[in-house]
Amino acid sequence: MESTQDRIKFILQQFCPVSDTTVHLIVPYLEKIQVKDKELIIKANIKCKYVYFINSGLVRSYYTGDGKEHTTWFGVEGDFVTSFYSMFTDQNGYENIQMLENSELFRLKMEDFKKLVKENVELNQFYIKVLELGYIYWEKRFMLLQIHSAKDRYHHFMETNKKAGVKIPLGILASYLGITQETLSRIRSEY
Amino acid sequence: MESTQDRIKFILQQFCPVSDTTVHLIVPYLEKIQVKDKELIIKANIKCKYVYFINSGLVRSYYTGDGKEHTTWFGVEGDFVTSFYSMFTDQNGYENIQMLENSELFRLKMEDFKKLVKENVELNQFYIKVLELGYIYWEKRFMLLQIHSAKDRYHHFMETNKKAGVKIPLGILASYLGITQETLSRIRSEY
DNA sequence: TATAAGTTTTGACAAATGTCAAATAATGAA
DNA sequence: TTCATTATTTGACATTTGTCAAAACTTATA
Repeated sequence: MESTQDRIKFILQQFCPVSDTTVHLIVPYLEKIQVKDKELIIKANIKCKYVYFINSGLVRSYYTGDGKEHTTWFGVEGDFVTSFYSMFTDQNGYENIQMLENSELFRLKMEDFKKLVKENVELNQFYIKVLELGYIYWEKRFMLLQIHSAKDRYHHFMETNKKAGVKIPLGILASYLGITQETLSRIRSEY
Repeated sequence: MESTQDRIKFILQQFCPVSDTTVHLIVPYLEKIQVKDKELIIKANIKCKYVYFINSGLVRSYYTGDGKEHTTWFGVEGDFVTSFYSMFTDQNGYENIQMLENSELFRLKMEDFKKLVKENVELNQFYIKVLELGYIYWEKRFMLLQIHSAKDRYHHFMETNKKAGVKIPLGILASYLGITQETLSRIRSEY
């Protein structure tokens, strides 16, 4: 079983280089938690208190609009998770973050995370990298929705998310792709 | 006529507080340029060499997909402009940035901008703010496209972009909204 | 001003996707 | 295992938006 130290170093390194000094700096602030399938770690309409790193498991982010749930993102091992809008503005967020299976996470108080980002150059770089990747994520996602058909979007998702794709329930995947579950069911049955 | 100093200070302050020291630091790197209606300042498939601040005018960003132009963003006075993907990755960008009227811009070499962001805390904060606003921009834009009809998206745009909205040619606005110009023409004629 | 070039509107029809309702299938708890 | 619950599939039809072609309008310029 790997130490928190090693796991966090591994996770941070996926984003940008970090020294052991920086890892030592952040570790005391981390708390390891287990969360069960279907539970929420972040709820809409409240200020988000933590940022998380996924040690293992699968999560999704979704918001509610016209009575339906719209999935915006899936998180897997190594991903950084929080309500970005709430983090940026210190106001209530609009997304819920829910486990799609039993998962293990590291969490870190939002205020501590912000303090560390201000004080430590490498964590500042980490934060910038998270923002840059997030920017690209949404820009790509927008372009896919704008110019590709439902069928293309489905196949593109399954191509680029081979592992997670098969574990995600149809209704949730449909809401991620921006289509109804009936349409997704029909797309799947065409093959 | 205001000095470059004053204008840049005003523009930067729209994002976050900056001291005169920081303004003095950045000004020597800036070059003021005039660009004519329809000209491109950033072209797809090459590395983007500059970042820009719009002093006056109106610009759009677009990319080409399935033979059509897809407008992604409109920039007005005070906006920060560049090819974000190219800036993040140092690779070729995919967007073109074009004047929609004669405009005056400040430009700054990409390498100088990156150096300043590394060296100066306030400009680091400025860069983070640009990224945070960009993230929110795309997330919102995605959500609008995912859950609202063409008509709703049009009205929402005209509401939130009163000044720019009326200056934008129908075909370009349609491509921003993700619909054909025929559909936008019909939406407009309904009132 | 006349002409050409570009932009917007209109019409007829096609394609993609949504809606609602019901039938089936899968899953989990007693 | 069995029942209840939840998830998925299927069918019939409605709605939204796209496509293609032509007409009308606007703008710039020779």
